[in-house]
Amino acid sequence: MTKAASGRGGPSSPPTPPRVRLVDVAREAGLSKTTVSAALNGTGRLSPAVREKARETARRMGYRPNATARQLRAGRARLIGYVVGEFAGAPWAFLESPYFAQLTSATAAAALKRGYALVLLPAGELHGEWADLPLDAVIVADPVADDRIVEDLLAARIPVFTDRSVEGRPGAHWVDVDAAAAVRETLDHLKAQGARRSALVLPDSTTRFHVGVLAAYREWSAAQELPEQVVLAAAAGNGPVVRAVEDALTGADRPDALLVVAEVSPPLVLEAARRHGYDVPDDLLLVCVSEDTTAVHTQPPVTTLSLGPREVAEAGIELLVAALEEGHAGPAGVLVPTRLQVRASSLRTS
Amino acid sequence: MTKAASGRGGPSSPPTPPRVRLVDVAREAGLSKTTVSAALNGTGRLSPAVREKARETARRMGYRPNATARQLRAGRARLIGYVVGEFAGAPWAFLESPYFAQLTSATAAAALKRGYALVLLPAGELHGEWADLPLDAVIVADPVADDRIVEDLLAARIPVFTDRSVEGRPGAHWVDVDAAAAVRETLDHLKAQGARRSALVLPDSTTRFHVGVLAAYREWSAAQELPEQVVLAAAAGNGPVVRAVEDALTGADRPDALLVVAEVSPPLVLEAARRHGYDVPDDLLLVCVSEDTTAVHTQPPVTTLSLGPREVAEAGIELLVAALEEGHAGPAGVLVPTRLQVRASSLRTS
DNA sequence: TTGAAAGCGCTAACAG
DNA sequence: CTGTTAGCGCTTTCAA
Repeated sequence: MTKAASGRGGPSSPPTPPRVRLVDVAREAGLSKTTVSAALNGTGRLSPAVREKARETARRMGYRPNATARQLRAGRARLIGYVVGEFAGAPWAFLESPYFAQLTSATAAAALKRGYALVLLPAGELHGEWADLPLDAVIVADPVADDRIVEDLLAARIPVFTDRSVEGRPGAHWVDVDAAAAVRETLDHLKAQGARRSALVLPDSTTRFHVGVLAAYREWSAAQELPEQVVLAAAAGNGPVVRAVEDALTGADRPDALLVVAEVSPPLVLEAARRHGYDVPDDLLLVCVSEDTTAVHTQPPVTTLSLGPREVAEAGIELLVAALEEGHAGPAGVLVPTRLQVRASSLRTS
Repeated sequence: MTKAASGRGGPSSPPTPPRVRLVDVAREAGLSKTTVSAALNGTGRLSPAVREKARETARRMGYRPNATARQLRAGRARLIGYVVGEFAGAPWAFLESPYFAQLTSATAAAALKRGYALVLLPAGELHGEWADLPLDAVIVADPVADDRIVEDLLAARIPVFTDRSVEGRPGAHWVDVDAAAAVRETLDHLKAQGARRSALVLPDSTTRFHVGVLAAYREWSAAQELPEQVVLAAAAGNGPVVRAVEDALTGADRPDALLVVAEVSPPLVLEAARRHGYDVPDDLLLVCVSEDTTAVHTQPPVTTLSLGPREVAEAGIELLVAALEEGHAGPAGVLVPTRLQVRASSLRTS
């Protein structure tokens, strides 16, 4: 009694009064824990009078259930970890890319809609942060080849959700875009507009997507018997990518079309082209893989290949939640289509 | 025995084997829960031999402590909620703004460094998501005047961390930038470069920052006896802000300097100025409040006023963690300085 | 219709 | 130096 009355605080009574617990409400209302719990959760068969009394008392006392205790009972925390693998060097830079910004926010929204919250985690070195977190699963967006995170997670028996590279592994689910189809569609479009020397700019990355893009480009060029010209950007970010674009533009073979598969500000690419004496679209057809909304507002507007981060997120979370709640009844993965948004920058004016 | 042996799964044994618990390790190692717990946590005084045996057994069995049970014991979940209030209409758009992208990632990084994980929450309608989450505190970035979220959180006795508008409220902590000082510094700079008609473009928002900027601009203009010209953007986003910039540029009074206090792509502003016959910086000095890295890569590079999201995050998390762990010993709030990055767009060429 | 009691998995008093 | 025991706050059989 005295112990309870003296509070559960440590030394020197803390400024925060002890939280109201279920048992406090029960005592106050002259009911048992069970009854109050049932009343609040709408379960069990209680008389309306009792139910109302319990609810009223809880409200009056400002009772809020302890989420941790509920989780322990339920066996799940409804928490999903979220890591972007691509930026292992700068573990937090990813949010500055419109693609990942949209992917992240759409993922969080889709998860929350189904009652799961997203926890932001860093890529790269600090593996093991997740050890102290009650994560029901972890999403690894665009893992790079040398990142052990997927292995570690799988070894720890935490369900992993990532790209198609994990296909077939137990406990692993995936969602991916069809990089090859997207590249083919784009190059076909450029060819139809008259391009004969389409150059490709992409970052020097081991992401499944970038590897797939490069392979598809080479394949397409070979099949069409058209020359291939690839310039690798040393790193992500506007600076290095713009430099790579300039390299492509000033190379021995003056390209007549440019496909930029790296997050870069479209207006900056346009400006770079102008600086080097190209008129877009007359001298150069331009397509950027980008979710950047500035593409619509440039002069001319820039054609973009959208990877549909919102669709990826929605499809992915749906699959993940199904797997989590029904013991992977459905398929382990799903492919989401890309969208080529044709605008003036890749339309022949003739 | 039989009960334990038959597993704790529901109907039709699930594909996932039951997780290894502390008690399983203890039994296997022929020790007690306590001993294994102490061995794993490095607490207590155990013989090296026993400690090693416990650790080895745990490793061999793939034991991972149940984070939820630990949280329940500890009384804290080391989880911090994160909401951006400004985009109540589009609860997830904020990540697409470089400022919030950096603020968010820096906050997550700073929190994680101190052992706290960040949970992404949506602004606007869906209040109450946090009810089922064991949040130790919630960060509300840039709340808008009509958003009840801060009130709700405080009423639920969840520590809130936000901007200075909550100063003095118990349980509320804040970090803020000195909007007035920043505006004065910028306008002084423009005046020193010869500007006499500095126009201001900012979104029609009730954020403390935007309200403060407008007030400071008016005050400065009055004090300097210079004309004031303010154009409000109807909404956030590149489209509406560029339109507002164009309005400012084509207004009755042709401005000789422009201060854009809204997230907008700097190259787009530059292009808009050119479209309307301005040469930057000869006819128009330009300063954008922006964290967008494209500002460095334009022709000319654009002067930016950086709100220092990384510093805001770092200072904020430090304060918050101190408050959480020491019963708010330190101050309730802190002011972080802004940084004017002067580049060619606001430098008189004469 | 309501209540007592068990137990989720862990840590920390307190005995031995 | 090690083990037994009592909870953290909740939900849920099961018995009254």
